Amino acid sequence: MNSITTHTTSKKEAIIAAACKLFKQYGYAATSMRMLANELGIEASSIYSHIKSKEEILHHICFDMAHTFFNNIDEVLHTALSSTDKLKLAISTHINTIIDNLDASPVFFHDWRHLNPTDLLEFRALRDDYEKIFRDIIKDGIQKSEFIKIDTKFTVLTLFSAMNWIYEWYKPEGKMNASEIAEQIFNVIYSGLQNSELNKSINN
Amino acid sequence: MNSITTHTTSKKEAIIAAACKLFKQYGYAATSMRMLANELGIEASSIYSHIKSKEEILHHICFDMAHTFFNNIDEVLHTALSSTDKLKLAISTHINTIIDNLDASPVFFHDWRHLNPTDLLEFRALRDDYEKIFRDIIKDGIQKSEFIKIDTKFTVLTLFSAMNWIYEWYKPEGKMNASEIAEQIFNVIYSGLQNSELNKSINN
DNA sequence: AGAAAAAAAACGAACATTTGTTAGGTTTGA
DNA sequence: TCAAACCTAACAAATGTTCGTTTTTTTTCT
Repeated sequence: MNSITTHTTSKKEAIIAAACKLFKQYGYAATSMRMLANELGIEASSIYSHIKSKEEILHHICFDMAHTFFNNIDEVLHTALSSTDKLKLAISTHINTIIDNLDASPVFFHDWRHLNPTDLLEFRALRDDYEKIFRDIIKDGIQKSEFIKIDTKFTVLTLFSAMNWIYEWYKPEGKMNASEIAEQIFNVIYSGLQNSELNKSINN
Repeated sequence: MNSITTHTTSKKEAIIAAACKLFKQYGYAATSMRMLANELGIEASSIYSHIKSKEEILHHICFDMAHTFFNNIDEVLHTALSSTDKLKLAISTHINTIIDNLDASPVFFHDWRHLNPTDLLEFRALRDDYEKIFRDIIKDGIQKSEFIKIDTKFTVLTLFSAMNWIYEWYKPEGKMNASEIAEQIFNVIYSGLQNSELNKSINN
């Protein structure tokens, strides 16, 4: 055997990790079981000693990632912070989750489409629940007058767009780390580009 | 013949339009030529009377869309507006381009990955050039003190994330139209969520 | 106008590959 | 010695595409 893998990670986990990497690169549909086998240094049929089907791999990646998101955000909810700080923390938590799972994230954000109809329904429901957490934080903030009265749903959509695109360009060796990105995104969403000083002097 | 199509649209255009619709739904890799043929009410082999290969279709969609983006943004550049207004106009133009091409957009934003290496290089270069237009608008705005001194590259990335995600949730029959979305996105990017009045009284 | 000729579009059948997956046998490691 | 892991071989179906033919449409000629 040519195993360099530690024995703490099972072969099944290794398969899923390799699948993440390939799905990220080529997409679920364009990744064949033989490509995956090649990545693992085994034959395609050998994969089936560990998993039931190609779709099971996709299922694992999508739902494991979903649960990771929920587990991580859960800690944020049980804190007694202002809405502003809670939003700030939620953003940084979400971004950390993405960056800690850079290979799984693209699959989670795109390839979930290829889940079977039943799983797809469940997956969508989870996503909605998760987004609701952010909507509620913002709603609270509006109620407490920490935030202006904006369209909550739209704002969350925009926030998620900004956050969920990170995996597309983030490079661990780049100049920004996770918390810097979180801070910047929070600033854009919270303060915007506007130079208030200038506008004050113009408007008054 | 069962043609209801007007004679202003060629069959090739009809093929590309149908392909957009399917690529949007299933992705490029998971859409077969037979599915496409079925959508058009012809046989798979008949498609090849009009196009050379499956990839030619993808090429068309991606590059036509790219040129549409450039053509539309070009008008914005030749205006004498403040950076703020120019950014506002650029955002609304970009969003209009997406919404006017709701089927092609998802392909443009995702399936370009499946272009051949040469086309891929060209496509990436076009994207960079286009993003540079937005970076320059923001750079100008910073220089003119209309905007605060933020990381230009990062801000444009965030702006594009927000704009380019629209096709995912936008429904023509929904309550927001293109210009309302543009206005909202501009507001988030420009002003943020912050309730300045409240913060002023707190901070002072 | 209407027949004949040319061109374009669509067809059915087939192709070589590739797909996900199974069956059954062999190797490996505890 | 037993079970897990891997192998080779094969499968049925699906893939993009080509071929030669037929049908349909357009153009040309009388």
